[in-house]
Amino acid sequence: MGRSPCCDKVGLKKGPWTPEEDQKLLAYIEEHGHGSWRALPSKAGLQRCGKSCRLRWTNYLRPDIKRGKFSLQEEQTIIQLHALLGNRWSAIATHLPKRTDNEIKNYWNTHLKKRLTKMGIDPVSHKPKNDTLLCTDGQSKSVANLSHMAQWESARLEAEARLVKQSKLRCPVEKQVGSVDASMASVKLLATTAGEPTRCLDILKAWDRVWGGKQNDDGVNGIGDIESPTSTLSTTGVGESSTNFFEFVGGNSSGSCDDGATGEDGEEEWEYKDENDMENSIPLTSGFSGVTMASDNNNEHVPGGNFLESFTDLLLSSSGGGHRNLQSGGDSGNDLEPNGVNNSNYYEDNSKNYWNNILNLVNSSMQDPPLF
DNA sequence: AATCGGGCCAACCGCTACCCA
DNA sequence: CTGGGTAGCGGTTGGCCCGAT
Repeated sequence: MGRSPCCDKVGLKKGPWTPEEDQKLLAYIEEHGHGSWRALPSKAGLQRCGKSCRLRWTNYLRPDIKRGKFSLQEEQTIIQLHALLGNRWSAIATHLPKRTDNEIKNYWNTHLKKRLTKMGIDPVSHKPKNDTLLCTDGQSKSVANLSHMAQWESARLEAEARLVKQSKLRCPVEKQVGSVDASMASVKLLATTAGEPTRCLDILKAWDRVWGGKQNDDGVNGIGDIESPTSTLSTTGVGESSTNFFEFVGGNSSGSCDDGATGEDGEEEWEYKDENDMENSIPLTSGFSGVTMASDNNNEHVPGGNFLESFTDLLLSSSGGGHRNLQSGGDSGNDLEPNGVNNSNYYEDNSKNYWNNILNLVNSSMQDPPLF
């Protein structure tokens, strides 16, 4: 675990890179690849440490970098992934292939964090700052479940990011221009070798089902505390008589979710079950795209495309002059949103939609790894 | 025109995970 | 198994830019 000696050596240049240095580095890497960063500077005739060269390459000179303003979609992606992954910028960057972790980090710190704060959302927890609005019995439980599941999905995304990195390492520099292949490869790798391919994704789908189903139960949370997928996936209702759980019911002979990973029409192996209503087990299909899966659900909860719009509106309205003060109820002090929706419902819906959209994002990223 | 202050971003620093002998 | 070397990550900083005064 020794510390890297790095840039303290005398004679090594620090600070901004000159065009000449860029040219040298670029030319060298184009011809030889970077190989060992430590050895690179001397070979390339640069008075820099390897670390500095690597940074300059990965953050600036790499040919597959998209520069300039972030699109709204990219912003949403960052926010959503940050909600799942936290400050794991490199993991987030793997889902925005043409953006660097440094760029994303900077953009988050200078723009998005402030914007969320303005909106009354805690940029760390991604919850409304006035959390009490959400903490009405079943709600708080559901939020806890949400967080728990988010942790699982977070772990999965991290693993995926790691695989992307590994597959990138195996590719020569000139073949990295589109990290699409790498992402695809990683997903398949994940599906075929990890042994626990897309279960978390399924859990998220089920999660959506839970959110949707919950509303049909007179405010009673439709699910108890959800255990992690590997902890037998059973859930024990807290203070409730019913027990709902996810069950791995098998399917593909390989046991892997190859198709699930790519979002094709393969059959998933997970079912959402209600112990008290075993006949109404709900198969979790992979074709989820914002459509509720529950048979007894009257489709009033339809995340997906709708949310993109509402979320976008929210972002735009908060970043622009027409920003509403969500926390205090706005300039009029009125608890009602313009459309007459009660603020607590407003928060609830937004919170649900917020997380549902993360679900959709993850889902779509599995179907179409390259977002941009 | 000069000064000030805030925003932004490239680059650095320090830590840690990983690899390999 | 251990320890040294390296790459990569996330946090932080320094300096440039630009708008306000």
